[in-house]
Amino acid sequence: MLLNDRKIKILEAIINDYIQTAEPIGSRTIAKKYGLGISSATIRNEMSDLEELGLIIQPHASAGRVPSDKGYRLYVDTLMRTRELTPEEVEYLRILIAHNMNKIDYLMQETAKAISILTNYMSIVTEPYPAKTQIKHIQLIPMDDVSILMVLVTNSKTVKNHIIRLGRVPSYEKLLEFSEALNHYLAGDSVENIDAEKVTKLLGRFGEYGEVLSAVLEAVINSMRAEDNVQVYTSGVKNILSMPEFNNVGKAKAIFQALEEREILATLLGGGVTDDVQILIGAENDHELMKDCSLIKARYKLDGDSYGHIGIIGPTRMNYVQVASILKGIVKNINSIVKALTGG
Amino acid sequence: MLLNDRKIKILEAIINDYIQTAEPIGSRTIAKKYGLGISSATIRNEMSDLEELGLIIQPHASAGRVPSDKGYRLYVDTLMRTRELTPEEVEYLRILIAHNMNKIDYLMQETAKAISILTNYMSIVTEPYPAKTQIKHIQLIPMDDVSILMVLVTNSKTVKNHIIRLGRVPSYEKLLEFSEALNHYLAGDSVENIDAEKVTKLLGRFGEYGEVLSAVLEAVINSMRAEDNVQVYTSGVKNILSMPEFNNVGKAKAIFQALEEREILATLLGGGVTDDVQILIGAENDHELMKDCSLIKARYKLDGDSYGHIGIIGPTRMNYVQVASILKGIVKNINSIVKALTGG
DNA sequence: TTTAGCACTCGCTTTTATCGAGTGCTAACA
DNA sequence: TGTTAGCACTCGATAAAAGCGAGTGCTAAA
Repeated sequence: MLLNDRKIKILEAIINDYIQTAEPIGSRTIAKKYGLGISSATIRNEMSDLEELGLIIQPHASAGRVPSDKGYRLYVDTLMRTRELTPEEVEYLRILIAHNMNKIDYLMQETAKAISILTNYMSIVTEPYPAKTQIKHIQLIPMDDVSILMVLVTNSKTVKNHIIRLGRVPSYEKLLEFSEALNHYLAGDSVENIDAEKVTKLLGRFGEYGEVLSAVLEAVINSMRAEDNVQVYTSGVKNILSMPEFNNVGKAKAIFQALEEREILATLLGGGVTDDVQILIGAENDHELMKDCSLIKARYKLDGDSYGHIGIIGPTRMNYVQVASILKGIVKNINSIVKALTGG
Repeated sequence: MLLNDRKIKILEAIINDYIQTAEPIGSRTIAKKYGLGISSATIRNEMSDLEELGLIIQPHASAGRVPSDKGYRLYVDTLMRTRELTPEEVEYLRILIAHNMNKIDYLMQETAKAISILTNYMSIVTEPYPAKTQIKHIQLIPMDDVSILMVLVTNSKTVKNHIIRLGRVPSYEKLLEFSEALNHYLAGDSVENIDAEKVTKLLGRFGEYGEVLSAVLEAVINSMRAEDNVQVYTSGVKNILSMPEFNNVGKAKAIFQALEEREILATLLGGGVTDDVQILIGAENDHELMKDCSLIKARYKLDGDSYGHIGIIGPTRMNYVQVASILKGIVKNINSIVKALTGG
């Protein structure tokens, strides 16, 4: 069956209307609201075809039609056009993100908040995955009698604090010496590049403090290890409750349960390797609970090879054009925003 | 009207039953379930008195009785007895909190999570308020061409990262020199003790870098400033949806909205100056949205004078004995748990 | 003072009735 | 051959009516 121009127009009308109203659309509504110049009877015939093609669904016999996942898929793949953010919007974004800038740990949290404010959906943002991130600076700082603090600055501007417990803590001077040696040997490396040779060299130099050194190295590797224990920030969770599709508390609760688990969020976001914005509609998501939701995600890149993920969760009925546009704009601009904020 | 022993027993029965079932209790239920040795008719008479005293309420004419805020208040003030945590429970707590210990920033988050797991309510935990906290160590670390990272370790084991933008960044050696001077003059001080004299001394020593120094001092003061911008961690938000009283999404949404605002949470927790566990029942809370909720809060203390707050939010129908016992146990033990974890 | 008995209340659930948006089909029309 | 007006039909949603039953308050007897 041919998907002619008229069918496409009708499908678009149904999707756009449903995104707005969350109500099934009838043929008469389309005829009246969208001036296609054809009668409701003709539209009925076309709708019947669209349903046969699996693009729309009739929730029950005496109701209008609703887009199916497949319908959204077609729409997303071939019909919708994202738009560029205007300079004003980018500036607004910058302001939102910059809001608390001198607390570096808030950066991603603010980004998540900005997205949920802009889209009215729930957003998920991961820290940059540190696997390929380079070590920029390591500093050991005394904490108390039995532990020291390792501060690790990466070239993607993230800061990691890691407490290391030791039997006995070296003197401050010794810690400084350590720090310098570590920087000398490790700065510019990603965690993948810390090999036996380097470790041996370091061990040679600090033989008497071998125990300390290996604890520190372990901490470094731990802090920089890949995707599994990266921080995940969410924002706008409350927006989920505003969606008519979660009007019954049971469903909402199930989703909330899932979204409070760091691992589930990480899994949802992970796996996407392309650089473009990816859209997963309803059942296309791995997670059963997400079958009424869509996820729009993208990879953002900061300086160097470091990158993280941003995702936006809404109902399948979400405003794909708006959200995809915003997300595209964010991943395009985030690096320069962060750069401008932190300098360098 | 006298509140004799029998009335109290009946009130207790009503409260305990209602905490469990969330259903209004009738006289017959009490007669059957709680062997008070009197008939339902007698209980009815007593209940009528209790209602007149404002301790219980009849939601509508043909329903059983439900405790009023005043009833809970009486219960909480004079009837209930909290219990000590068993060593096993303390140990369990320790394990929950310790779970991610070498990431210091997770400590309070883990504490919040532990509480929500133990109580099945929502928990709120603030960082220690830094006002009276002492500076233990300051370290300046180069970040990039235009900014440096200040790491501040306090005697309550918290670590603060603060990025400082500068026109030009001093050399690493210079930063070390700075750090040492700062430590020399400021270590052991709380932010209140940084006075003009100290600043002048420092300025004298680093005249040529006056600009840098004042930026750093500003950052220190900023990081240590009082209660207003302290981190607040929450956990178990999903538990709110499990409560029958939030079965309608509108109410749940209102609460969620409020609980996503850091400031509101901070205000809720703040203001309690006593050292004991405080219980605010229903409308006793300032916030309109909380009128169906109770808040149980307490102040915890870490080493030195630093302290923070822990709160637990549940329905007015919450299990006060359990929650108050757990909270008491936590604030009693948290200092030693943290100490054991970080050493010193 | 306590309790059995009973009439009464009123929210909740179930049943029945009504409404109307939307469909599919048919037949006429361009 | 494609389009449209007309119409019977479907079925969820809403409203109205009926019945149920937990719980009460009151009375009178123990």
